[in-house]
Amino acid sequence: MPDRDTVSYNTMIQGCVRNRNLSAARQLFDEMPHRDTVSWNTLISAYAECGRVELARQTFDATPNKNSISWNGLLAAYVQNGRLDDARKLFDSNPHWEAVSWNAMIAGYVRRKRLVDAQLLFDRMPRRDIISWNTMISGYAQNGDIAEARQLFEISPNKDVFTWTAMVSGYAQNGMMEEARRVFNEMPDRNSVSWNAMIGAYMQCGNVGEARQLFEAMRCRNISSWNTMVTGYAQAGMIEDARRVFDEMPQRDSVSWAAMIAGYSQSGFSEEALRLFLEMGRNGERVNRSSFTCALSTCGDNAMLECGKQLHGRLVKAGYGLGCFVGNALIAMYFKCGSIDEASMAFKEMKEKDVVSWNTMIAGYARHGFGNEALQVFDQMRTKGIKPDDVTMVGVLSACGHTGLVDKGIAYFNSMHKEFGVSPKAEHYTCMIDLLGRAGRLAEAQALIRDMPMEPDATMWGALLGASRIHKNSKLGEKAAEKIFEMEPENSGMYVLLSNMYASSKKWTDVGKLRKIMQERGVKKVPGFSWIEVKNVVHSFSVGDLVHPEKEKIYAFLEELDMKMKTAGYLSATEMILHDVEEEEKEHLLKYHSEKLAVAFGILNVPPGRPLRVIKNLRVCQDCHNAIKYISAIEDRLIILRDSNRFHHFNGGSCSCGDYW
DNA sequence: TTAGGGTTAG
Repeated sequence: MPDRDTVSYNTMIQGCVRNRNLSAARQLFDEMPHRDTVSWNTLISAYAECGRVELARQTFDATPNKNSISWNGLLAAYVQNGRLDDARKLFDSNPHWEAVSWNAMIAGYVRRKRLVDAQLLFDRMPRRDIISWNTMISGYAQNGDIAEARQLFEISPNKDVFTWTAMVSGYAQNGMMEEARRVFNEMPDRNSVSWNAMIGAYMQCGNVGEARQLFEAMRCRNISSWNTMVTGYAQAGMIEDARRVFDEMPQRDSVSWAAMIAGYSQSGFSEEALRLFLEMGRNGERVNRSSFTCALSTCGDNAMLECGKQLHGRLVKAGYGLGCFVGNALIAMYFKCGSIDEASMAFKEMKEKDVVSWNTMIAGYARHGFGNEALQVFDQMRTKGIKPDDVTMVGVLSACGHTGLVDKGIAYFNSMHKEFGVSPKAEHYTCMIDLLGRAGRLAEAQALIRDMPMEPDATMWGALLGASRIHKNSKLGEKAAEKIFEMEPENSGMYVLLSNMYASSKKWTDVGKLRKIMQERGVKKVPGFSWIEVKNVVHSFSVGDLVHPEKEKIYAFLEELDMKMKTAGYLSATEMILHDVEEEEKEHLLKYHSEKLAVAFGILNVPPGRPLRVIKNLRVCQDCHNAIKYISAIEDRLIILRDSNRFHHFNGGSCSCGDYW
C-alpha cells in the first residue's frame, strides 16, 4: 500500500515542478518523512527539464530503488541538454533498456545531426517500434538525405500519420514541392500538422496562392495554421495581409505575437515592431524568447542602444538570461549599436554557445575593423572544437579584408574546403574580390571573377567597383558599373560610387553624363542622413541641415573646429564631391555633411570622455572620414560611426578601418 | 521517444 502522505507530497512536488519552482519542490522533498521512487524520479526529471544535469545525476545516484523511469529520466537529462556522450555512457552501462530509451538516444543523435551514430544504434535495436522508424526517417529527411529517408519509408513495416508527414516536410524542405504534394495527396489520414506542413512549404517557396487555397480548404485549422499564414505573408513582404490574418485569428498564442513582431521587424517597420512588443506584454501574453529576440534585432538595426539595454534588463528579469537565441541576439544588438565591450560581455556570459554565437562575434569584430580580434575568436572557436560553417568563413574572410590581412585571407580561402569542409560559395568569392580589390590587386580580383565556378552577381561587381574607386582605376570601374546597371538598373548607390570615381579623377563631363543618365532612368540618389542618440532622444541631420533647433550653435562650433583642423594639417578633399562647382562652394557643402553635423552635435551634448555613436544611412564620404579623424584627436574623443557598410572607430587621429572602406 | 507554426550570424 502506498503511503497516503507520500502520495500527496509527490502531488505537491509535481505542482511546484509544473510552475518551474525548483526550490519549493526541493524543500518539500527534503521535509518528506518517507520518499518512494516516484518522489525521487520527479526530482530527477525536474532537474533535467531545468538544465541542471549535475543535480539530476546526483539525485539519480542517491535514489535507493531505481526503476526504469529513473534510468530514463537521467538519460533524458543528458540527451535534452546536448550531453550525448554522457548519455551514451549511461546507455552502454545498462543492458536492459526499453524501446523508449533506444528511441530517446537515437533522437538525441538525430537532433545533433549525428546520423551515423543514430543509424548504428537503430541497426542494433532488438525490437524497433514505429517511433524508431519515424525518428530515422525524419532525421534523414531533415538533414537533406531525402533518398535515404525515402528508402526507409518504403521498407518500414508500419506507417502512421507521423511517418507520412515526415516525408511531406522532408520533400518540402529539400525544395521538392511536387513530390511533397504527391505524398500529401496519397496520405491515408491527414491531421492538422500535415496540413500545416504543406501550407508552410508553399509559403516558404513563395507560392502564396496555393498556400491560401489549402488554408481555406482546411477544416481542422488550429493556432499553428494561422501562425503559418501570418509568417508566410510577412516573409513574402505582404505585411498588411499578415496583419489582417493576425487580427482575424480566433485565438493567439505567444508564437502568433512573435511572428507578427518578426514580420514588422524584418520589413523595416521598426516602430510597429516595438509597439507590438509592448502591446504583447500589456495583453497579458507571456513575452517569449522569440519576441525578445526580434525586438532586440530591431534595436540593433536602428542602433537604439538605450532601448536595447532596457530590453536586456527586462529579459534578465523575465528569466531569459541564458539560451542561445536570446544571447546571440544580444551580442548582435550590442555590436550593431557600436558597443563592442557589451557585446563581448554578453558573449562571455553565455553558458552554452552555438556556432551562431561564434559567428556573430567574428562578424561583429570584422565589421568594426577589429580583424585581429575576429581571428582570435576564430582560433578560440577551433580550440573548443566548434566546426566552422560557411557563415563563419564569410566573417573570417571579411575580417582579413577589412584589416588588410591579404595573404592570410587568401590562405584561408584556399584551405577552407580541405581544413574546415566548407566549400567556397558566392559569398566567399565576393569577400575575396573585395579583399583583393581593396589591396589594389585589381588584376587578381578580375581574374577571380572570370574564373569563378558561378556567374558573377551585382554584389561582386559592386566590390570591384568600390576597389576601382579607391585605387582610381576608372576604366575597370566603368566596366563593373556597366554590369551592375544591367542587373540592377535602379541601384542608386552604385551610380553614386561611379560618379565619385569620375569626380576624384576630375572627369567632370563624365559626371555630368552620368547625372543625365540617372535622370533619364529615374534613379534618385538616396538622401544621406546621420543620427545620434543623446539622452534617449534620436537627433537626425541631413546635409546643410537648417531644421535642428540647435543649428546655430552647431554651425558656429563647426567653424571653430574647421580652423583648428586646418591648423593641424587638414585639407578638405574637394575632389570627392559629386557636383562640379566652384572650389569654395564645394568646401562649403562638405563642411556641413550630415555626419559632421551629428558629430558636432554629439561633442556639444555628450559629456566629455564618453564615446559618440553616430549612424549614417549611406557610406561615409571620404572628406568626412578624413575630417572626423582630425576631430577625434583635437577633441580627444572616441567617435564610433556606423555607415551602411561597416563601423569606423575614430580615436587619436586614426580610424579602425585603416582608411579602407 | 517521432511530424507542423516563432527567434539569432551573413
